Amino acid sequence: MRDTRTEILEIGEMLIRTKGYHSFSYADIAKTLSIKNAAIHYHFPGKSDLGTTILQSLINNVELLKETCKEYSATDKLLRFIEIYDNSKMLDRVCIMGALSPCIDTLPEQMQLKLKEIAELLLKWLNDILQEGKKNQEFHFNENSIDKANLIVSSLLASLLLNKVLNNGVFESIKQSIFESVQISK
Amino acid sequence: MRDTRTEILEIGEMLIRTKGYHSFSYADIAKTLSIKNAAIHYHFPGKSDLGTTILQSLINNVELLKETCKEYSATDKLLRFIEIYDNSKMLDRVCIMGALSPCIDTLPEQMQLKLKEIAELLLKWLNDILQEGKKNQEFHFNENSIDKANLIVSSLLASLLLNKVLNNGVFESIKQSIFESVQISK
DNA sequence: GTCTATATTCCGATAGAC
DNA sequence: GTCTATCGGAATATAGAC
Repeated sequence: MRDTRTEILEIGEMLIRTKGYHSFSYADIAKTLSIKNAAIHYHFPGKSDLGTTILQSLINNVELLKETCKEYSATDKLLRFIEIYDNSKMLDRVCIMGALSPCIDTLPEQMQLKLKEIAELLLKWLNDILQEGKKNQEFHFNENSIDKANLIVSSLLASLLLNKVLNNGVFESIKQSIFESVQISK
Repeated sequence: MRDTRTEILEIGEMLIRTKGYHSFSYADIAKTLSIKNAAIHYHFPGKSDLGTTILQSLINNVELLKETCKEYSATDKLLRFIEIYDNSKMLDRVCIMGALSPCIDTLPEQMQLKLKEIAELLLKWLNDILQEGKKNQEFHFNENSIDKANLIVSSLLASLLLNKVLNNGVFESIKQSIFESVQISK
């Protein structure tokens, strides 16, 4: 049997990214794990503790991925970056920014701060990737890299949302646009 | 004094687009209007009736705007299209797609359908604008217009979300990218 | 059309036994 | 670490008076 605390975190993350923070309850998690409501409160006294821990674990994942990619080419780094959203789509989830940004004002303060941290972390990492790729001629584009990073993150984020609503090929279409916009062939 | 029903609709829309559908209650609206909870139930028996009516009114607004722009150049149509998001940003709101897409599975069925309708309406209109502009040489781009419409809607939508989280200049940056990507100078 | 009053359900949370 | 039991609060909603 797996560690209950870890399972709670994973189910909580799934619920946030499929239903949203305010649309899931401890009861949802309890039912899935066939335990009682109160057992979850033992691991995470308040819902905001659970939410904050989930966000921190997502931050850790990105930091880890960054570390893993350290020696990759800029192109491969970009591919791994986009994979974050690929994986979301496969699991039929939106990314954490897409899930929580719209209602950030309604979140516990700790969660608001962690969400900002994630946004900054992703944008900064992507900006670094773009600058590296431009410098060593892997990528070719004229805009400044911050604007480009904004555009790429925005379009990836929103394509998961649109895909959820329309179930059309928007995510694949966006991915293709991104590759073309930095002029790598795939 | 203004029509109560209309005021409820406007406040409801504001609340959905600043807090999200599940984070506002009839009590919020009642407080703002200094009336009682039950008075709102008179106008909209259920929250889903209110939500559905709000979405329908947004559809009507877009149809109306489309009609208004009928004789405009493609460039001016595009500017008016982007103004939808400009206005959202000024009011510190996200667009309705940004607000509701992440939790579409948790919405009443009627609202889910209306949200899909809005997404299709906006994408189709923008696609028409892009095709017209390309045909008469106002715009210059190589991608197919559907992919481009997807990219533009996605990036506008998400830039409002990112802007809310980071309060950086991402929305203006995205707008500039859009103009450049169809090669009009402003 | 708006009010008071109330019913119901659900959610987050805690106390205390095992 | 999980359970039962229970509380307080909030949200959706309805009945009936004015």
